[in-house]
Amino acid sequence: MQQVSIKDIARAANVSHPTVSRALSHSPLVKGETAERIRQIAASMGYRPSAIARSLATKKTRTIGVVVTSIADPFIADVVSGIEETANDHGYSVFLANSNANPDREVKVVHSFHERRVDGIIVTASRVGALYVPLLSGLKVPIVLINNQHPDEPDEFIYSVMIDNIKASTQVMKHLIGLGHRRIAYIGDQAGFQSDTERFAGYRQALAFAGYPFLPELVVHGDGKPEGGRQAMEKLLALPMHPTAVFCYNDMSALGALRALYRHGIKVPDDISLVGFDDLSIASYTSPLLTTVSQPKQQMGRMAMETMLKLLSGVDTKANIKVEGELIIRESTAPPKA
Amino acid sequence: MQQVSIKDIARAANVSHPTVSRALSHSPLVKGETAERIRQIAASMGYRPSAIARSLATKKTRTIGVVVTSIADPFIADVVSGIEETANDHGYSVFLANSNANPDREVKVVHSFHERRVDGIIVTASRVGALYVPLLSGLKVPIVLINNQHPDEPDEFIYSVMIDNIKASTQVMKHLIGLGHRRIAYIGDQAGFQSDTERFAGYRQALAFAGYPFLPELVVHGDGKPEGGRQAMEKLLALPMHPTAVFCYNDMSALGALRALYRHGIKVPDDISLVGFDDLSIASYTSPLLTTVSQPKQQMGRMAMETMLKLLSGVDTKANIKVEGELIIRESTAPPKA
DNA sequence: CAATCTTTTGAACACGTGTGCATCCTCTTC
DNA sequence: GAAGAGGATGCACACGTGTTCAAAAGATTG
Repeated sequence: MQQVSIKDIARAANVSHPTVSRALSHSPLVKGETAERIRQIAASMGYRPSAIARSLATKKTRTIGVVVTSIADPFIADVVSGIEETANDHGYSVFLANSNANPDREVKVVHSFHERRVDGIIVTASRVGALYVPLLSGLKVPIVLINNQHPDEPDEFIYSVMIDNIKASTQVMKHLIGLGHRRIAYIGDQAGFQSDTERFAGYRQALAFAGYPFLPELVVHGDGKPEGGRQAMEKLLALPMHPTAVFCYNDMSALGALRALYRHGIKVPDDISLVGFDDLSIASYTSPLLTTVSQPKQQMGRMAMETMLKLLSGVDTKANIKVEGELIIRESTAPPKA
Repeated sequence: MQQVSIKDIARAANVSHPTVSRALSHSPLVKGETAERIRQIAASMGYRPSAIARSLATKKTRTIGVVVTSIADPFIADVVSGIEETANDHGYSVFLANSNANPDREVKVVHSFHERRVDGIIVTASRVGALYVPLLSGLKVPIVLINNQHPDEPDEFIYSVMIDNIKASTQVMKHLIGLGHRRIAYIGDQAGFQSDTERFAGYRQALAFAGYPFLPELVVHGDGKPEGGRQAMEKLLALPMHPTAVFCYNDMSALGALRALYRHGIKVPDDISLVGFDDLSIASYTSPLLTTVSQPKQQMGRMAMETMLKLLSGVDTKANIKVEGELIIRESTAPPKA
């Protein structure tokens, strides 16, 4: 268990420990010849510098905290994968913490990150509580939000990477309207989630633009997961007049909706068209294949981490990065029945 | 950015910093009255102890490293979720690292964990390279493997949590054989993965037990992901005589297989029965619903972390924990056509 | 009241690394 | 050959916490 330290190396090389420190960091202050000798001794002793001690001395931990609502959410897992990859490539390590959308846990996580002295924090949560952001920004550490812009006044520490929800959602609607649909339903997430609000806004805008009426009974709310999507679809199917197309807040909801339709013997897309959002990998393995909006999930994670790296190195960068979604037309959408 | 330290508190409370240290850790050595006063001052100053400095002094980081092949794999994400939850509950933080099954990255990750002086390492990888384990155990830190037993001689530092693959796979086969199937195919993962080898062993054992012949042409290999499953199923469908049932190494493979069957207009389960493994959440949202083996994924993560906690506190514990899978019969299996 | 014991506190050091400054050595230059 | 310049190295300290040991203060006993 006893690790070799630079002092051990210093003793073995017959020099002082600062010289070892400098040799290992390739400082020009130490003679090339002895530096090389020291490096060889260090390697032969299997030396690994202590990031702990280094952090204490330099006040940088090369560590970032990543808070997610749940890593079991496939969308989030993809984003985190992009974050981790980029972080690792630049010598950073990531602390992962699930909040489970539980306020107590959120507070606990922030304290934990604070005590560990992370250099920055990336948040991927469907909802960022009003109380949460002040708590985070109290750490005086750069923060990057993914798919959640900071609601209040611009804060010098808070940055974001998000998809252009309104644009993407408008595209979805144009596609459905272009196919001839008029009675288009929207299955949303729980109220108060920014991405839901924006996608819904795109839905309404497109309806208005096409001159179609907005029918409140065609808007129902799920929970962003299959079960909620299934229940929401059941409500729609209980209506005296079914919609001819359904736009779901995300693929998970669409999955549940698909299930409900299947049980009722309603054919997709013959009887009802269905659209999701996210392009999870499952979307290309449902029957029928799901028409959806592709978000560059891993890339968004990478961009968030790259933004973080810029912030940490003092390079200035765009505060709010918007990426575009891409409509992926598969098999779950078709013209309505005549 | 300048954090408050115990010295700042000491100055404010007019005591020495060791007294503050003791007061905050509720040491009986300091007078209750002054301890209370110090704690109040600390709270009012928003003090958060530096885990860095504490780690340096105590030589424990209360940190564990988690290596996964890819966090984007839904099975792994569930396991990690269980690990993280338990870790967090006990004041531990987790470093997450993806290896992408890339040897270079694996080495890099181990070095990174070493330098960060993690207290322990949990590995969730479908494959643990022969070279990898010695590298890991070189850190002299407890290691817990999930669904991957250490192949070589027992190592005092290496523990594992895994599902009883042979038993589960035998159950699957009994189910299929009980339905009347004889031509049962197996879609495996890439060669050399322990869980694949074991599930395949169960497949053969059950065939032998039933007195049915083992037909090598009915065994094909995918990659554990949908695309590999699809291709494997295509190979099976190219055979002069189709199998009547297909047992897939995991749900992801089954998803791809399902897709291939759908494209060929082959009905599941009417024409061919299909079984997966893992019970990913999607398995209950495919059409038809997938018959599969449920692994207690989150619980396995929790058990791995609990084992780790015991190892770290010196409590001795079982070296190899086996959990049981549960056959979940849904809609994708039925008797073969007469 | 003195001596002893107990409680409470502070001084000093350790953990492993990085860095400003002083020192020593070597080489150059007049 | 002496003075100065410059390169190489070591000393001392800092980072924030925990811990051992000694000292001081207070309590107890004869």
